[in-house]
Amino acid sequence: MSGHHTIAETEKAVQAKLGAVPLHREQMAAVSNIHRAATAIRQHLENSVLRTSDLTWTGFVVLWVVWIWGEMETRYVAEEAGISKGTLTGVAKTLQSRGLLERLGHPTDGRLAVLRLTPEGEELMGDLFPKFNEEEVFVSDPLESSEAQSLAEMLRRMVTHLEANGEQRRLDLRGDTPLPPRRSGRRAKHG
Amino acid sequence: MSGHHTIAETEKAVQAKLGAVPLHREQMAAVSNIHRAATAIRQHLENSVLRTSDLTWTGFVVLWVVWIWGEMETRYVAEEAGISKGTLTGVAKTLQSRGLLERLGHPTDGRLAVLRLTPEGEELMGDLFPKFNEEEVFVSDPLESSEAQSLAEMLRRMVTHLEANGEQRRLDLRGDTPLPPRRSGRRAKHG
DNA sequence: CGGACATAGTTCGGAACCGCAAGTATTGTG
DNA sequence: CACAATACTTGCGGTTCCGAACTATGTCCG
Repeated sequence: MSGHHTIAETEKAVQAKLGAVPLHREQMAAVSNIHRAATAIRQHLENSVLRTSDLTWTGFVVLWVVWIWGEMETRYVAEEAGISKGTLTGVAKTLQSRGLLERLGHPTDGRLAVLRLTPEGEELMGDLFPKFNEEEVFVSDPLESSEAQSLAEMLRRMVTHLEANGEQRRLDLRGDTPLPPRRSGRRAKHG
Repeated sequence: MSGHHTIAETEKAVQAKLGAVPLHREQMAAVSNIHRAATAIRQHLENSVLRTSDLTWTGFVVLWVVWIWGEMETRYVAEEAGISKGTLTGVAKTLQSRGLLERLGHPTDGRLAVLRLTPEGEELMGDLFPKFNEEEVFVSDPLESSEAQSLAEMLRRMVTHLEANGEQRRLDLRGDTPLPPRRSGRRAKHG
């Protein structure tokens, strides 16, 4: 896992490369370290607790969300898990095929679908989550208890801010010009 | 972007679900907020600055790494970008096909390949990065300058810790039993 | 020299993933 | 009842992604 460049060296190289360009280094370091940390943590968890249960990261997150909230409508599951509805359909199918998750119709609104863990899923999470949490402790080892709290709190503020203002910001940014379509994706039926 | 549950509500639900189970909540909140923040930030950046240049997140990260370091051997690019070398082969191919990146053989060691931005790639990054940085400022808006520094520093400590001790930890965890193979992946040629 | 081992990169199988369009079904509304 | 809105699914085209197998190259050592 030890890399060619440490995170400190990278920041120094950025300094050198961008010496002339005026930019906001503190925010850059904060944001890029969030992603570095997220990637490193995810890889650690995938290759320790998750691999032994043959779960992908996304599969685990979906199970976790449903576990925490009990029954949950699919649209909210997708949102909480940070994936699109289309992706959720596929992931849920995979988890169903392994007997961990089940899909129920909504009793009063026929359009809705609700996800719930099966007993096997409940058992798996009851077994897995403590192990997962142990690794969260391991990766947080360099933080004092008060630091971990402060870290969580700052990140929470960022997420809240994005949820509140992100969409408007994106609208402002692109002004009149609509977003270009993606290179890929389904095409209209014809011309 | 506004969700069914706020991050605070989720933490409360976790508290309720796991009231009886002894676990380490501070570290759990810290780690899960890292991923929440990373996802939210990534989606914001993808749907603002990156979309307008038709770049994926990973494509941008690879360009960024090569941009910062100048010429770079592919193995280090993969590591810095946080992806596997197999993935890098494909991503680099995509970026090459768009004329942003070029691939050079190493003069003395025939096994090595080196990546470098094309002039078009340099120009794109020179144009794109300031915009990217502006959004980093936007997402960091709720943080004081000193907080952003402290956030970056704590995350840096976590990454360093994982780089130093992650592999050993994973070895200790699995003890004798080797990691099970993934469900997917290439199989041996026969039997 | 030559075989054993190590290292770097590519290929490939299977899955995840997005965004969008289109389709299905249901609910709400005038 | 027509019509719009909502929720989910399906399918498309493309990308990303991992990790094991494979290929090519370099190195070590007898």
